[in-house]
Order: sequence, then C-alpha cells, then structure tokens
Amino acid sequence: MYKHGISITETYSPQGIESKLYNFWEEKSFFKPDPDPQKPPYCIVIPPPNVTGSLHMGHALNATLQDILIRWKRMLGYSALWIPGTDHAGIATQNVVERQIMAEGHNRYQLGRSNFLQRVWQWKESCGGKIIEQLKRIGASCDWSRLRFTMDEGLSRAVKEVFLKLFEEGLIYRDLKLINWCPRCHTALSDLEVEHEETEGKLYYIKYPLKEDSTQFITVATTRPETMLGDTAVAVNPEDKRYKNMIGKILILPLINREIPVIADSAVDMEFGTGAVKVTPSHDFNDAEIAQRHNLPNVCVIDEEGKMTDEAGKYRGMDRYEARKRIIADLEELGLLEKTEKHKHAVGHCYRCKTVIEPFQTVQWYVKIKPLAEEAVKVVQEGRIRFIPEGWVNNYYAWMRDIKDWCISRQLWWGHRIPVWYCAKCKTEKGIEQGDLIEILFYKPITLNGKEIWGGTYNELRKIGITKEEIEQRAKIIKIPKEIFHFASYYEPTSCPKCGNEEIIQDPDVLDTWFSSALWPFSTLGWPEETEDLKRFYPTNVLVTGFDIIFFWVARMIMMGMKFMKEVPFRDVYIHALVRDAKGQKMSKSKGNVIDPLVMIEKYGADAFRFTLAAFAAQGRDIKFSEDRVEGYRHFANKIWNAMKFMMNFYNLRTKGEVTLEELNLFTNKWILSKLSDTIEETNKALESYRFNDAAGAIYQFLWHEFCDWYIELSKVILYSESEDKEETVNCLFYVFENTIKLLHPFMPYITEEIWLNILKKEHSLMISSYPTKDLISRDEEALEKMEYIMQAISGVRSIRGELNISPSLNLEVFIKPLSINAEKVLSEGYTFILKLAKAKTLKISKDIVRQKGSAVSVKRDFEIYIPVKEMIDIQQEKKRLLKELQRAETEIKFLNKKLMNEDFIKNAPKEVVERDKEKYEELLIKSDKIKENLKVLEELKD
RNA sequence: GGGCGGAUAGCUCAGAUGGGAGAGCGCAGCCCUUACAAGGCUGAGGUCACAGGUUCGAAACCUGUUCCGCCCA
Repeated sequence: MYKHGISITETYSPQGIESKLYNFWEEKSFFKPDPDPQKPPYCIVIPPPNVTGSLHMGHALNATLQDILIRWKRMLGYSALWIPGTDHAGIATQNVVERQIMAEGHNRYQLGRSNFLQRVWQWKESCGGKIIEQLKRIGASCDWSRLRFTMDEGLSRAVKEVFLKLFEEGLIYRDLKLINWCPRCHTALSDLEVEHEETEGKLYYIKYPLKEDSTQFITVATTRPETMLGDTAVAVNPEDKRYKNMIGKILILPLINREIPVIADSAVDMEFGTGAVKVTPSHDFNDAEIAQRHNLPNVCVIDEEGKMTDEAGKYRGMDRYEARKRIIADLEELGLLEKTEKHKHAVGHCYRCKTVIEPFQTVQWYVKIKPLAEEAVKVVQEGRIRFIPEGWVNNYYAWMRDIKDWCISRQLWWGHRIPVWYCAKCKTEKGIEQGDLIEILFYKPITLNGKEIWGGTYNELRKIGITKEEIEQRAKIIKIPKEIFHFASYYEPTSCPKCGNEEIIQDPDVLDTWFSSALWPFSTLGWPEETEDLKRFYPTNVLVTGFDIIFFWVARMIMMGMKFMKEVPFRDVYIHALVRDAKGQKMSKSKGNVIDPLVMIEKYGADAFRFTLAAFAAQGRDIKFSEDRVEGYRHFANKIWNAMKFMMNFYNLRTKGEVTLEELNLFTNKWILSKLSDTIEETNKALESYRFNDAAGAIYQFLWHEFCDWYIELSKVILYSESEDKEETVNCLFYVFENTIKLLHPFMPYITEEIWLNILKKEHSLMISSYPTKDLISRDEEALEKMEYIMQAISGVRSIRGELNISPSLNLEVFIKPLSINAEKVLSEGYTFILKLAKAKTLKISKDIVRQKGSAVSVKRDFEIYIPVKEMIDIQQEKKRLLKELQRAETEIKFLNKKLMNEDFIKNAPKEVVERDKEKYEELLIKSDKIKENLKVLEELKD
C-alpha cells in the first residue's frame, strides 16, 4: 500500500492487465476514427490475412508496425482509421473444408456445389477469422466495426462491378493458352502462384530415328521424357553446323511412331544437351512459342489429373511419373536411350500444395495487363507513391516491365463466381448450335432407363431429359470452347440477351482471390457506393506489408486504384522485413522452428513482444528473431514499472501537472527536460521516416539510461532532503515521466495505459491523449553543460572505485581540484549530487587543494579528482591503471597530431572539424601531462 | 544466365547526406546502496570480409574478388 492509497504489484505482470485494458478501449470506441471533420484523416488498410490463417511472426510484425503508426497519428490529432479484415483464400480454404469432408468419407462432388459452399460458409463462421482474435491480443487498435471479408456482400459487389467494367472495355478476355495447372488443386494458377525450386533431376538423351534411314538418329535431351509422346517436332538452331543438313527431314517418334519434322528455330540453345530439342507444344511454354512460329499441331498427352491421355497410346491412364519410368524402360529396351545425366533445374510447384505444376492447355480468363501496368508504373515514377525502403522500386519496375496477362479464373468452387453466361441455343459462326460444343462430365453417373450417363454435350444431356439444374449440380467438368458466345451480367440473367432462350449456363469458374484483394483499399471503404468513408479516407496513407506480395498485391492494388478511383490507393508503401528464426532460417512448420507469437505474448506480455519487433525492424534487413531479446524488453517494462513505483512515494507532494524550463531552478531538472525534448524530437522524426528501431531505441535510451540511471538517482538527493527544490523536482519528475509514457504508448500500449489510467488516475485514456511534439519543451544548453561536469565527476570517482576494486560500501574522501572558474562554480553547485552519487564520505572542492601522497587520480578536462587510497590499494595496480589511461591518451595525441600537421587537412576540412580536433588535441596534451605528473607521485610513494 | 541485398564486438544487429565505431544479450570484477538482482556500478572485447581506387580524411563512395541470402528466367 502506497501513500496515495494504491497498492502496486512488486513487478509488472502483463497477464490480466492486457485484456482488461483492451476491452476498455474497445468499449469506449477509441478504435473508431474521430468524426470531427476538423481533424485530418489518417488511414491504413490491413493486408488481409487468409481467413484460414493463424497469427504468425510475419503478421505480428506487420500488425505491430501498423498499430504503432495508427496510435501515434491518433495521438497527434488525426482522425485515424485502421481497417481490418480477411481474405477468402480460395484454394487454401477450399482445401481445408475438402479435407474435413474427406474425413467424413465424402468428397465435394458428392455434396454438390451449393451444399459445399454452405459448408465452407459454416466453417468460416465457426473457425475462420481466428486470426482476428489473435490480432486483438497484440493490441491492434483496428476499428472492428468496419471489419471486412473479401466474400462479404459489399466486396462481392465491388468485384462484380470491376469485372464487368473491365470486360466491357475489353480488358478481360477469354483465351485458349498454355497455363500453369496444379493437378492436385485442379485449377489454373497465375504465373506468380508458381514457385520455382531448384531440383536435382536427370537429363535423358533419347534417339529419334530418321524416317529415310532408320539407322540414323537425332539425339534429343530432355528432363521430361513422358512428354515425348506429345512431340510434334524436333528443333535445332539454324546456325548449328551439326544439324544443318537435317533441317526439314522427317523423324519417327519412338513408341508412338508419329512422323515429326526437324525444324530450325533460333531460340534453341546450341549449348544445351545435344543442341537438338524435342518440341511438345502442349506441355512446355517454350515449345508452345516455337510451335506457334512454325504452325505445329498440339498433341495433349497429360490430362488435368496429371495422368496420361488417350493420345498416349499404351501409357494411357498412367500417372505422369509412372509413365516416365515405363517410357524410359521401353526406350532402353529398344536401344533408343543413349544415356542419362544428372541435371539441376528449376521445377515449378503450386504455391499452395507444392505439387509439381503441369503446363496445360485450357481456356481461361485473362486481364490484359499492359494498359493497367503503364499507369501503375507512372504514378510511382512521378513520386505519387513512395516505396520505403526505396530499393524496392527497382523490383517493382522490373516486374512491371515483363508483366504478362493475368490469368484470373480458377477451377474452384469457393470464390467470386465469374459473372458470365453461355447460351446453348445460339449458333457459332460455322452454324453449330453451341450446346453441341459444351461438354459436361459428371462426377457420378445418372441412371436413366437402366443406362449410366457419365456426361456428354449439353444438348445431348438436355435431350434425354436431364434438367439444367441437374447438369450444373452434378458436373465435375464443364468444357466450354473459346469461341462460344457469352455475355456478362451483374444480375443473374434468366435468358440469353441475343436469342432470348433460357438455355443458358453460368461459367463454372471463380476469380483469383487476388482479384478481390486488389480492390481492398477502396472496396473496404464502401466502393462502389460513394460513402463518407471513401470520400474521407481514400487515398489511404500507407500500406505496410512484406516484400513477398509486392507483385501479388501491391502492384495490382495500384493498377486497380488508378483504374477505378483515378487516384493512388496509398501514398507510401512501407516494406518490412521477413521474420526468421535465430539462425536466420525461414520459419516453417516442417523445420519445426516456428515461434508462436501468442506464446511470446503469453510469456512476456504483448508490450515486450511488440517492442522487440519494433526495435528489430531496421529497414532493409531480415529479422532474426530471438527470444532473449523479448526477455530483455520485458526487463525494460519492469524497469518502467519500478521507476513508477519509486515515484509514487512522492505522488502526494505533486502540486502541478505541467512545468516549464523557465520556472525551474535546479539544473538537474532543466537537464532532464532538455533531454526529454531531444527524445521527443528524435522519436517523432524517426516515426515520420518509418525508422521504427530508431524511435524505439531513442525512448529506451532515454527512459533507462537518462531518466532512471541519472535523473532518478539525482532526484533522490533532493527528495530525501528538505530542499526547497523538492516541490519542483516532484513536479518535474512526474511531468517528464508522463510525457515519456506518452511517447512510449504506441510501442507499449498496455503498461503505459495501466500506469496512466490506473496508477496515475488520469481522467482520460492515454491512447486518446496528445502525443508530445518538439514544440512542447526546448533545451537549456547551460544545464546540459553543467550536467556534463557533474556526470564526469561522479563517473570519475566510480571509475577509480571500480578499477581499483574498492568496495562500494567503503566511503571515500574525495578531493576535486577545479582548473577553471567555471569548473569551480559548476562543481560547487553540484556538490551534494557528487557527494551522494559518488558515495563519498567527504568531498572537498577547491582550487587550492594539494594532492596528497598515495592518491588515486582521475584527470578531466578542467578539473582533477584525487582520492587518497594509500591504505586501501596496491600501488602497482593504480600505476597500471594510470599507464593504461596514459597510453590511450597518447595514441590519440599521435593520431591528432598527424592530422593537424597535414596542411591539406587544415585547408580542406570544414572549420568546425579542424577546431574540434585542435581543442581535443590540446585537452589531451594537458591530460597526458597530468597523468605523467601523477605517475611521478606514485613513484615517490614507493619510498 | 539476369537482377537485388548482406558481410561491423563471442552472438543478434544499429551506424541519414564521408570527419577513425555504438546498442542489446553474453563475458569478467565489485555490490542484496531504502524503485528495481528482471537490478546497480566498473571493465574487457573490433586491421568494420579481402584487394585496389577516389579523397586532406572511407565502415560509409567507386572497381574487382570471396562467401552467404533472396528474386526473376
């Protein structure tokens, strides 16, 4: 129990305090932006985590930095809004629910599309968004009343709106191309969703016999022999002398005995393999390009499941890897396998399930990206969007330069359904009824008149009496050729706008999740409605995110923002680091090196954890996270707590809330105010330039090493006496502490609020109080200089004590001889402080002091300290100490001397630098003389 | 193959626009001094990866080398 009637726990314990305060803030609606129109807006949209996700270190860092910014700006008087939300994560979420269903012994097809979607929503309501609760644990001050989800009604509207607009403008189109296909997820992927991984594979050399003379061969090298069944040519470089006479000749494709030509294409690398490459247009991107140039046919030998097709002859139905083995064995038997070599190459994997990607030819939806990209590059070049750190713009430009059209359709059920319909009754240019071209495959047959129906064309199925609904419910695959007439519609249409027929079916695909994420900065603010929020908060101020989604997300948001808002989505893009483990390895479940942020919070408190992340968040470098650091910053929290405990002993003596430099008498008080002023400026400056570590460091340094180590200790001298400065010291102590707590609040919101509200009993919450800015206090140069003397005197005594191993319990007689009038005046003014903090028994300050024999000495700029230690210590040890100091001084003298003798230096260096060095040089000369003198005295002592 | 980033104390890292290096942890010594041992005080520890160059002056700027990491093809 303390004097003012509050009991304070011995050490700071975050458990219990945090949730209480968080609930308090939320109940008071402090997370909502201030509606006052006078206040300037400040807005951040959270990078929406996956709804399936749980909080990992990356999220924690990301959220901490955003929260620091938001709390800082809110306290600076902005109407601050941080919009939270999650994205629907098409593949990931669908996978989660499919696994659940599989555990029940079913698959999604058995449920049917609409039932399956119901299950996904159910799952989302009960388990999804766990991460939102976790964000609250780290103290995120998001406006939860504005929580959004990419599949919610408003955002779905935005998605449709955007799709239709782009479709109408011809920026969205449907095309038959080779795409990246995941045989496990059964969907197309965009280029970005493929991860290339260096893999140790093999290079197979296969002999293709010549038609005209089967004893002659061309040997091709390939890493994927199973695709040879789909070869439609062999290509060589036209410059390649080895093959000059082969060009135009016909080869017999082994195993399948198809005739294929030898063609010349300059894209062929003569150095690779034998210089002759097989061309498989259906299963390789490079080959597809060659095929286009030479008008080669496509032969598709691998299907959407990764199994061999009918075209694969006797390998039909085999898995692609099984087929590879068999083909190699068969070739070997035929004597057509020349050799195999080890070979390293990059293999594409699905970023969600890590399955090896199969290039696959299908009809997909694309966004024509060039026109959008041009605008997005321009706004960055013009500086309307800044990247911080700057270096990332190069990556951004590079990617934008070689950008390819964006494949946006996914063969999933969970996501925004593409708002396009196809008419079965309209006729193609060739006069064929479209329904005859739409092929349906059921997951489970329909039995009709004792016959199992597995599918067929749309028209066939309708003719035998299967309803439209049945077809859509039961379809596993709906193949709709490219040329079929289609129309987009915002509302669900009932008939074809061209022929009026009701036989229309919707495109079965959904949109890439990133399509909806790209709209996030304006869709979350209410677009396409012209809401108040949109008017007030768009463009947002900053996007805080990791570099890994610059392309996936940041670039696309800029494109969409420019396209639909005619304005950038954010001013700044702050790219933060990746959080790695202590050894610098990426954290991953399989490596087992994952650190759970919630465990850290549980163990050390959210404040210590947040502070660690901020202190680590130096620009341009990854974070190697170590638990030791968190522990260190928990100590910091505890330090604050204890300082507060000390102060609360004097709480009742406080007479005013604010103090100014002018009204203060005592230089220590003026000093700490000046130091606070510096810290305030440094912190704000650092935050303005997103230097979170500098801001955290400035506060830490001030609070611990200036406020606690020096100021509190100095204050005790006054507070435990009957000094007339006691009142102003108490007032100053609290004033400085309160402002420091304010500075710290964005970093450590809980402990600061707890002290503010529940210990200091402030009327209003700290999180809505005002952030200190540099005009709050100025600095007093004189006080700073005075403290310099006092600190030197105290440290001088302590050094002697420490280095000579004199027990702190031994009170010493200290003599200080000032060598200037100023030194005498200042040191005398600080007499009591020196006496107490140096733990002196007696202290004499006088220019008339004569050094006693057997004194330890410390030489300062313009005073000397003598401590008689004859009885206490070993003379040799003191001599050693002085020699060390002398040596240090002399090396520096030598260095400075050389510098000052250099005419070029005097001539070229700035005046201040030369002046400073001269001064330093002279001081050191005096110092070394003094030390030498004192060494002589020690010699005398020996006698 | 193209591009980017890193190498500073035993460990993890800071070191805007060049003026001879800092922190935290760890380590050593002395201390339970009435806010705090989750603490105090005092120390030890660094040819700033290597080699050249620019400059009066380089950890910083330029060139090359080695090692490590990332992105793209």
